[in-house]
Amino acid sequence: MRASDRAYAALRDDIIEWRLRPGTVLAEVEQSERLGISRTPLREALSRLTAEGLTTTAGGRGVVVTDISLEDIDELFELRETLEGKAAALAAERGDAALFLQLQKELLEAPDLISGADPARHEYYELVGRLDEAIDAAISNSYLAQAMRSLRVHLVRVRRLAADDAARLTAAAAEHAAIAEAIAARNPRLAEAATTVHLHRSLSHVKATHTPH
Amino acid sequence: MRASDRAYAALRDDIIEWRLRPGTVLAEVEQSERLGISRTPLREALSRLTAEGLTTTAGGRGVVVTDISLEDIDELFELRETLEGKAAALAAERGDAALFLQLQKELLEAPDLISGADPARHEYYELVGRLDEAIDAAISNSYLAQAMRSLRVHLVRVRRLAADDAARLTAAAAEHAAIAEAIAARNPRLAEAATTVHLHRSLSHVKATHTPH
DNA sequence: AACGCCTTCAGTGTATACATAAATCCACTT
DNA sequence: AAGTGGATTTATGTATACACTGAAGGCGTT
Repeated sequence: MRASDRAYAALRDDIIEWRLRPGTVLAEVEQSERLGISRTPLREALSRLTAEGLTTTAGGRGVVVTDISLEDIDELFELRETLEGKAAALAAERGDAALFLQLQKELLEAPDLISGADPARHEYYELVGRLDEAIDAAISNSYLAQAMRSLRVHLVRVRRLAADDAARLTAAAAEHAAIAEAIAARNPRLAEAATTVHLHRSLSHVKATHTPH
Repeated sequence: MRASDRAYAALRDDIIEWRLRPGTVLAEVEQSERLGISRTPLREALSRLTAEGLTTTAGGRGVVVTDISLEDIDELFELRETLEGKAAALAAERGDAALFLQLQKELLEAPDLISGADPARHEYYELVGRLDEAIDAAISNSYLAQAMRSLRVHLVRVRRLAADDAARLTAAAAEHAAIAEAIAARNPRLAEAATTVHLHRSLSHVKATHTPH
């Protein structure tokens, strides 16, 4: 793997997991020494992070980790509702019904995963990720898929702000199942509505349990 | 200005204006010599272009200019309808009515600009650009604005495929005026509908006058 | 004592030299 | 004659040296 890829992945993880807090200045020499690479691949990594919006160039004085405020979360979910609502509707029109029926079935059994032994709920998040991927594939629109992918980076960062307790995850699983069911039923408007409901519940939960860092 | 910025702007223009055709391989040494800079800033420019989707890295054999097919245009307008429809609705909710009323007035007089002396219709495109900027500012959602900005790069590229004759531009100006009017009237659903109508007409025009390069 | 200018330093911006990997072409073998 | 393997060449990937800009601190002057 290329050094710039490793640097990008490492910095991206550090930012998403809040190990690098907003406002932190990422000096080139400092970070390149920390990651054990030279400045050239590090600069490429920083470029990619800045293009994604995780960092911003502070006018010739290095790049700083972007802040995420409560207003940002509102804006983020406003765009998310637009994109994912449309995506769910398109998936209902174009998707493979059998696949989403299977996903619905698994999501209805998700409470078993949530109450299971794994505290990180790895299997649960993997299942939700499979639903996202299935929708991405079903819409067959690379531009829309790309826009959603770039959004998800910021969303993971926000999710780390909220406490994902078992009760919320169980409810979320049911909401995801409803989305999958609507897509499998080839009902675009229902799929969009189910997505809207899910996102509003998610946003309410994030804002309710938001813990300032 | 930084050398990497100049290289980025030059390459971006070359791609958008179809001077660099899809499939063209942008070798680092070749392009850096052509632009009179070294490979380092050129690489940064290529990174940014690739992040925007104007180029793709061809696995160890340089980056190539991305192709735009007819299906891409459909996908592009599908996303555009989603984003700009939402943006128009939000602008109707949050925008400054007086500003959009003024823009509507100017747009209704746009036929004068189109039939004017300037064959490039510089004043007309500047006016449409002001409408875009006004909507961007009104929505007060940086993530949505960012998504639309990255989309517009590809749209300019598509526009160069179509013949923007006076008749179409006159009709487009009227459609833009209708959008501005709906926003000024603080009617979100009407603003979204007017945007949908305008985009469908634009798409039809592009596909009708599309000239394969 | 406060304000302004100059010097110094730190850090990014750029160029170039070197390493590495992949693709192509030629030769050899089957 | 065709396919495969290796060598060469060409391109990207990385490191480092140098240049330039911007800032901060100290010293001098008012």
